[in-house]
Amino acid sequence: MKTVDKAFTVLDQFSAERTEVGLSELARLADLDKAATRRLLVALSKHGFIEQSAETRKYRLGQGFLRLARIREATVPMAQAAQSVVDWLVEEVDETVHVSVPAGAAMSTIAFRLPRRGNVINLVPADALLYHATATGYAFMAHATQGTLTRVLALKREATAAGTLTAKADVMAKIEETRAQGYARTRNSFEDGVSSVAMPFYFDQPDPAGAISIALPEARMTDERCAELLPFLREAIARLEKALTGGVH
Amino acid sequence: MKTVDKAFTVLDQFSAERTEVGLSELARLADLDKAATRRLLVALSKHGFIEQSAETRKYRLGQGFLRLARIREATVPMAQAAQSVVDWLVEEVDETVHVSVPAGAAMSTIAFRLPRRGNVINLVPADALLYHATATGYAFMAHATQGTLTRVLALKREATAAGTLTAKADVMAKIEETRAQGYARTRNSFEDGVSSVAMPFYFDQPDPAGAISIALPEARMTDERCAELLPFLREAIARLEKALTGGVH
DNA sequence: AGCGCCGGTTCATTATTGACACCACTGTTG
DNA sequence: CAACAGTGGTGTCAATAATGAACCGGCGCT
Repeated sequence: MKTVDKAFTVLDQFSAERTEVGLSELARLADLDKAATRRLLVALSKHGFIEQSAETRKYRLGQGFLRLARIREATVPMAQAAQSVVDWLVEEVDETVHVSVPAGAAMSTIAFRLPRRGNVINLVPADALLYHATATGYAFMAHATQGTLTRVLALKREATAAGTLTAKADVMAKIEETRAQGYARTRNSFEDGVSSVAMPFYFDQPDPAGAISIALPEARMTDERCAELLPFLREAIARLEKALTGGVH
Repeated sequence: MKTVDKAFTVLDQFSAERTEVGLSELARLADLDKAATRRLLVALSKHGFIEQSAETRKYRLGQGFLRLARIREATVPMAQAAQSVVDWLVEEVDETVHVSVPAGAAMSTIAFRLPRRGNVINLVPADALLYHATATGYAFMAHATQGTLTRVLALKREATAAGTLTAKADVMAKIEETRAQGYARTRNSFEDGVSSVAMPFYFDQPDPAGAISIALPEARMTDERCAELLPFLREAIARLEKALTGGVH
């Protein structure tokens, strides 16, 4: 199904930072022929998944995704369940919490909340979280099936902060460490000054469905603090998995 | 791009009422070969837009749509803008209000709210609203471009209540009436006992982007009441269009 | 005028696809 | 028990659909 792959390659070029793209640029980004790209865009727009701006002639994602997203959420109310668990966990640990799920070439946040205090970690939802640069990513990779892990490790890795691991051997070692201790912990990996702990949660698949992460300023993240956070993280995982399996069927 | 059409034909079989479907049934619903259906499902699942239940082997929509829906909403915050206009309009008219947009074979609700009073019209969001059975649908059709209208009129029309129009001539007459008076008004069309008035709103396209509708029990819908509602509906349209064009760029 | 880029289109070439038979398995029926 | 009607899933190959280099006409810049 090469055509379907190409259609999604085109759709994958859109992001919260690049919401509207012209034909030539889109073809370049997706590494496709311009004619093929246009054919795909026309086909997608016929179904409401792509719109073309009347004034700039650029293309953007269409309304159709809202509808399918609502149906998906009616099927598995993951965003909803995740948000309620996040709300609980933020109260308990008084730090920023987010839940992210694998989404193609990166992970994407489906729920988050900041604590009511001054010095906190902020994050932009709908931003892509790189597997090799986030605790969430390591939590996922460490428990993913072989095939999934291979696919993820084949992706390009760039450094986003001083502590980002990019060499495959380093990433593998970090995955091993994560697997051994049962949780992922990163420092200055996604962004300087940010520390995170994360654990994966499961739903109906051999791969983790995603991960819950607590993010805090590096200065506050001692071994003691980490040990305090872990039981809450575990409890949050249990609550989320319960909500997901209990709520459906 | 027949392949893309087929992929979306498969995706279109999922709805809030039918969230999980098996391979054979899906092939039957989409009127595709089982082998082709499976190839499509495998391709879609590779990108996270379809998942397969581990226990029932049935297929369901995947997480991917949440991500794209978030990006879409970051591009054009229509759901958000619609909700705030709905909130305002409900306060003013004290009746159920919803905003719906065309979504393939029907319209789908992106924002709604019930008033704080006893006898009101309820509605299930993510439910499909048929073009020929709702004020929203007539508001859209009456101002749609020729091509769009032809496509919509080619769809199957079934009656859902005593007053539903199904014959093409009747529907055309209703469209003419709607166009002439500048708003759509229905009685017992979607469901017995429900009356609605609706007007279309635009964003960046020749076709209306959707419609805002006020729904109330038939008994309350007199000509006087309708005349009262219209100015508020017009104001709501203006607010929504302003939010959409003002908010972007 | 000349250049470089844009969105969009054409059509001979080539790769994907559709249809169908088929497998293994499960649950039901007489 | 055997026959049957479902299910999910696979392999084959002629028929069909996607492909992409070259090409438009237009716009903005020098």
